[in-house]
Amino acid sequence: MREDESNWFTKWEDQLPSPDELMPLSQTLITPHLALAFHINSTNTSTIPPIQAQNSGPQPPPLPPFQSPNSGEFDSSAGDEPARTLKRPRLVWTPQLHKRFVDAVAHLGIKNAVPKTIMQLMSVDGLTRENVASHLQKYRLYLKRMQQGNLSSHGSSGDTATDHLFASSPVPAHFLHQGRSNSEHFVPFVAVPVMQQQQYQQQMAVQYRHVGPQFGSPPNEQLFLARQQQQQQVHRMATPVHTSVTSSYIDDLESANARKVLTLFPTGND
DNA sequence: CCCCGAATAT
DNA sequence: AATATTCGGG
Repeated sequence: MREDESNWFTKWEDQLPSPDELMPLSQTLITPHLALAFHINSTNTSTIPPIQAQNSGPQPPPLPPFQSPNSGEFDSSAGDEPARTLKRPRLVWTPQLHKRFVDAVAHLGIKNAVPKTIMQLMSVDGLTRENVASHLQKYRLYLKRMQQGNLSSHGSSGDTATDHLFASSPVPAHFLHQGRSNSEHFVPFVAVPVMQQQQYQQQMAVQYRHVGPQFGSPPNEQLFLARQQQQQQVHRMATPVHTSVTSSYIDDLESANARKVLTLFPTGND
């Protein structure tokens, strides 16, 4: 049955957004101000440099993804710049990002799907626990509305913009059951690709929208900040290996008590 | 103290 | 409407 493992993985992998899908959104509309703020060479907006890899001197340029002055997670590491005084732009949940989210939740099972864990699984650079928590809250409401008011797809309040985003990624079947974690679909082990602290710069482009200070600015200012670093190759460590694969990261996630995860996304859409 | 989740706020 | 931030528990 190891084949199953490699199989689902392959499927999952296929669904990952391709660079082609992400690129277009990530390459434009970065104002000089933002570019400066995020240490992006503004003189080169056409080709965002890989944020600089390393070396070149005693220079710890781990490029603070995005800082939150109150988060205080990774600060005081020295080498930080005026980036600390910046407020994070509002995160925009793209379908790709949301898919990533759903995948993570699906893997964890509703039970273990809490903000922190989800965030870790997603391993999207710059994504905070708060971001996930907020999204999760809304997603749960969506699921709830789904369970009851299902059907009637043309009443009055049927499809909001919200639903569309959520609809972009099929909801795994077990999400709709309220019952409990049926010991129905359990998978021995799920080796999760892509996972590691914010060390890994994921190819996933995070889309941001910069909201105007407060006035005068029309809703037109949607800047898409993206960081597409092509250093580490995401996913790929999961081969039909029979053991070690599940060690390191699973260890981290499962440390609590879960030795198994719900089945993956039975979704084949899109 | 960390973190979740609901309630609010922007 | 979409995200963020606050706030009361555990």
